[in-house]
Order: sequence, then C-alpha cells, then structure tokens
Amino acid sequence: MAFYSFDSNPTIGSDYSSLFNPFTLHGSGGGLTNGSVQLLPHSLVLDSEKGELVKAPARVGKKGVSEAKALAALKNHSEAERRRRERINAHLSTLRGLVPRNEKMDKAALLAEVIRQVKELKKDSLESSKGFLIPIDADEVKVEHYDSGVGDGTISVRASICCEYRSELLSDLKEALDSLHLKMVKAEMATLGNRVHNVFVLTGYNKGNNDAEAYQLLASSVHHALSSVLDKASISPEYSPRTTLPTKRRRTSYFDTSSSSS
DNA sequence: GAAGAAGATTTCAGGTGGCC
DNA sequence: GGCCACCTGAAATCTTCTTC
Repeated sequence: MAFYSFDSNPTIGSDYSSLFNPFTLHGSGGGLTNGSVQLLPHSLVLDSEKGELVKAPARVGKKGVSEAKALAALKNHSEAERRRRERINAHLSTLRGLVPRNEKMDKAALLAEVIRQVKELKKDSLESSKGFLIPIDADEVKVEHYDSGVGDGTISVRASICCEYRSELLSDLKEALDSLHLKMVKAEMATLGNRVHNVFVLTGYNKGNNDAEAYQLLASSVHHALSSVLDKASISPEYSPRTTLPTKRRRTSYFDTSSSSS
C-alpha cells in the first residue's frame, strides 16, 4: 500500500520541487512490500512532464551530500531511534516493577494504572497531612475566622500563606502584617523542600461595627496584605521558578531528565 | 563577543509487517 | 484486531563554524 501526500516542507522540498510536482507517492515503513515491488520511503514522485511516477532524486543539502553519506545518516537515525525506544521501554519496565498489579498489562494499561495510583497516593497524602502544617504545591493565601474564646471585644483571624521560599519572604511578611497594626497571637512556619507554609493568628479591636462586618473588614485587609507578598514573588521571575513552563521543547538526557545530553 | 548559517542530534508522529 | 518493534520524514533543538 502507498499513500499520497503533499510535501509540506518548502525548504527541504525545494531542491527538486521545480522539477517535479510536489504531489508525491510515499512508500513508508520498514521494508514496505507490495507484491514483488519494494517501495522505499520517499522513493517515488510524480513527474508532471512525463505524467508518471519516477524515482525521486536523493534529497541533497545545499553543499551536496553523497548518497553514501545520506545512507549512513539514515542508518544512524534508525539506530538512534532504536536506542530511544529502548530507553522508553526501560523506563516502562521500571514502572512495571513499581506497580503492584502489573500482570499482563500493555503499555497503555500500565500508564493508566500508574496515573491511577499516583492520583491515589496524592489523595492519601493529602488526607494524612490534614491537621499538620505542611506546605502544598500551589501558592495560596487563606484567611478564616478564629475563635479566640476571649470575648473581650476583639476579633481574630487565622491567616495562612503557602509559597516558594525566598530570602526576603519573612521581612516582606513582617512589613505587610506590621502595616495592619494588629496583634500577632500566634505564628507557625513549616517548610518542605523549597516550599514554606506560614500560619498567623491575628487579633484586632472591633471599633463599633457589628462582628460580621468587623470580621469581613479584618479578613479582607489581612488577605490583601498577604496577597501582596505573594504577588511580589510572582512579579520577579527569580522568585518563582515554577510559574511558567517553557514553550519550547526541552531536550532530556539519557540518564537524567533534568540535564542536557551530548 | 554577538548573530547567523549550517550541520548534527533528538523527538514526535505516522505508517508497516509480524506475532498472538 | 490489538499490540509491538521498526523505519522514516519532519520539526525542534543543540552544537559548531563563520562573519562582522
């Protein structure tokens, strides 16, 4: 079988596009056989003058590439691709060893199972960390009502901020909270890797508003203050390495996906 | 040293044949 | 028919060379 396609690459196709109609007939795949005829990749093109299929000239670079060199490159490419497949399969094999029920699973099923188990682990981990002060992946500011149980005309909030650690973070937090002129009753901090989770209990006096209004006012101002600290981190790229993903495809190493190969 | 060109390498996607 | 290994073209990315 063969398939028809238009050459979509004007740069590469231009070397013979002036001679031949770009409407080419490809025989693709490894050793494609068609009865007694073996069609090799990009082997046939339609000669617009003769109106028949002819063998396509070898694609040559601007400086000219010998047929032997092109063949060697093709062989190199095949071998590189084989090594790549081996690498992928090796990692899949490792995954297979990590998945408890891995019997008779094809690659797609294996990946689906890994995804399912990772999600389950994340859920379990979230569940078991409830009640503990553990930094989470997402940047977050939360302000909620805190019942101090004192009843002395004060209102309290429990405020938390979770973000990437940076050297100015603590001074920024201090500055932001000091500007509110509240009493800090409690402060806790936990770190995990480069993530930090701060929790504060802040108290202020209710100056004549009803409790609900006073709480809204207090919560809003605390939230605003902590958000400004969070925003400061996201404005400067050096503060937040995780905010954007590269749009360009990154090259990964044979052995370490975090470093460059070759 | 910066910028661009050219070549080399890597990745992805689409197609095929073989095996079960 | 599904799965897999394989081949290959195209595109993306990296490396090296050349020019200014």
